[in-house]
Amino acid sequence: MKRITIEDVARRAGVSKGTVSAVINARNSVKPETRDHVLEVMKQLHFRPQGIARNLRNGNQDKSIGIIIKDVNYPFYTAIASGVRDYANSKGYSLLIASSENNQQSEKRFSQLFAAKDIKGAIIAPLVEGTAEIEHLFKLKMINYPFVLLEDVSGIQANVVAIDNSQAIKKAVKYLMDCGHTRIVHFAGPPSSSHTEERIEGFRHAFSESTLAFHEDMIVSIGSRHEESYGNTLAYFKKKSRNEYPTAIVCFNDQQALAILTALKELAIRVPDDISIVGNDDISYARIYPVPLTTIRAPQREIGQRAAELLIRNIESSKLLPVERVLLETELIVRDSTRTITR
Amino acid sequence: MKRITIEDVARRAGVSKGTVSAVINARNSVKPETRDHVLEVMKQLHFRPQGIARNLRNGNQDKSIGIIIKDVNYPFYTAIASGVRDYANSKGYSLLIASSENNQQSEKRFSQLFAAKDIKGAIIAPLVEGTAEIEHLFKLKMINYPFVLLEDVSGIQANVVAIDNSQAIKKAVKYLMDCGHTRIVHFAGPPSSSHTEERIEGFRHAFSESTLAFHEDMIVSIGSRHEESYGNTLAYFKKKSRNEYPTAIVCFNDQQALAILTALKELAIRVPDDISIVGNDDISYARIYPVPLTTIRAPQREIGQRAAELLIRNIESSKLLPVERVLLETELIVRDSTRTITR
DNA sequence: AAGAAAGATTGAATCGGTTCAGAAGTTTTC
DNA sequence: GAAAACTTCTGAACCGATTCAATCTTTCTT
Repeated sequence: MKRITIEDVARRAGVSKGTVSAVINARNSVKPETRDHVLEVMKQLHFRPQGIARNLRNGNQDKSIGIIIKDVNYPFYTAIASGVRDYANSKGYSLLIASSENNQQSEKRFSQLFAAKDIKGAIIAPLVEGTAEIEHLFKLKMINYPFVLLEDVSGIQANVVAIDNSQAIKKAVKYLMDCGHTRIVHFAGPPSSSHTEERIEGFRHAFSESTLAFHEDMIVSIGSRHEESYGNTLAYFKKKSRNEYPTAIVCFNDQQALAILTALKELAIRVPDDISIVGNDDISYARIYPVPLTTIRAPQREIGQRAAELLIRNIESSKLLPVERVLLETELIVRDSTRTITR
Repeated sequence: MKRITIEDVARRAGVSKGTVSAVINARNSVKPETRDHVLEVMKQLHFRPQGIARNLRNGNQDKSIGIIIKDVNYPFYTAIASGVRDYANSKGYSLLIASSENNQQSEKRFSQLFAAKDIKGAIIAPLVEGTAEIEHLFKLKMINYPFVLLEDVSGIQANVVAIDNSQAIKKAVKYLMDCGHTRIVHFAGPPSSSHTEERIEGFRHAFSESTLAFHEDMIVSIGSRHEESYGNTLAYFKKKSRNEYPTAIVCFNDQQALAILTALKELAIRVPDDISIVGNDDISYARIYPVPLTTIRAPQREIGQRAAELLIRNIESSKLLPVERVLLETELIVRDSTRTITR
């Protein structure tokens, strides 16, 4: 089935392409009767102008940028997107959001789609193995709009705006140690995320800077999707007797923390009385969790704003700017899910 | 500053456009030395291929649809978007998300942007006054890709997938009446939303179908943005003496319900002991609200899926399909924020 | 060393619109 | 009633890539 073009309309209406174009663009240099006739023919033919052709001729005026996040349903990412949006809007850019849903195929598809649509630049929360892919895309297949990464992926030479994950976890662990906890455990995230690595790293570091000893079994991989984390938490505690329980858990993120909270409730383990919980991210709902969550706040809107600022600076610069890497500070937010231990 | 084209590269590298194109597309019909040289020149010139031109020539292969939601940070909309995404993916379409942030300008900009990018179709949660605008855009300015609306806007002749808002509120009110409540109030949403109208309508209807009398002051307009609803709730109760308090509030949506819950806590009004609260939407966090929320569930993912299904059916049909209007059923979810009244 | 085969490059046509100088037709002016 | 001034329309050129038949080079055969 062939596409109906402006030419088909022109032929059928007995006018020139130019006239049809004038009708489409509502130029008033067209006699009303002619216009109505052309409009009529367009309707008959189900004509639909192809924006891309118009855009090519007009030099692709519209200023738009894209963001690829990992999950539209996780407020952490939507908050970042809001930050991006605010800054982008103030500079006259429109933001298109794509969600990779933690799927590398999608990530790749979207970065190509952005190129096909001639987006001016993109902000990407990369999946870890995806990075090599992305670099590959950008290097070889010439999908080379400016971009900013939201994770500090090792090895890639690119603009990055992120938080210092290692520091964040350290803050959590240090705080718990200050509260007198000694049996601290880290419930780690999905192995596919670079965040997971960095956070484990930070956990280790916190111990090496303290007098407490680190053991491998303090790292428990339970994922971050609700069902998965919930199930793994249940399993973890069912394998242990009560006196083997840790007194504190440092979570991968707040989403995971909620699943843990739910599982603990089911197991009749009280928070913070029996176990203290520290989250990560401080999503907007963390404050209303069944137990309001002590967590490490990542400045989500600011991340978005800074990333947008950096991206747009790169887009609008005539020369190639040197790569930048900005790490934002996190902040410990103490709520009700942690308590001090008195010996 | 002129855009660098394939021609500039060709000239500078002393080859033809065809060769440069071959290099870009990594066709192996190019001698390695030539390729390296061209690549080098491209780097020097900061050449970046224009996807739009390529796309025009290739007949815009990529299948993508868009969705315009009102707020990326409200889980109700992201859940719908997920539903759309799932269905779209299963049919090979990519989903681009845009957030109008309740701003009509944005809504308009995005619908035009989608046209410029030659998106195949769109799903739109329209702002009420925006509807006339949208219709205008689609009728006159020829931005006429197929689209599906997520609200049943009166007057517009378009595909709609939505819930029956009036029914939903009726369910809430009936339930409260069955629980023995007589002093029921509706905290209405922002006047700019058609949802607001329909919900007020449903509230009225529920009374006219009962033995209880309706009074205008049972409708209290407090908005849905957190700060606004919170403040208005505080103000509402401060104006009243305790014996004038309603015994139940039907909320505009769950976001608003959370603000109300927060305000009531501040006022030391207990839920559900002093006042019962019924939300609307059943966003995923409603179950973990400080008081787990009794609410009317809108089948969010299903809304998304059905909308996507309808949209894609329209996109892929060769003839113009008749307009469809599907209203999905809601469901009362009873949790802890409501109680029965014993006289 | 000539002819054939394989490899590399060219360039005109193409995608579907927009633009604008100028042609054709119509109305106003004096 | 001829010139001037409008009003409508036309159609060739253009936007920036891709494609592919035709041509030019190089390598291989015998």
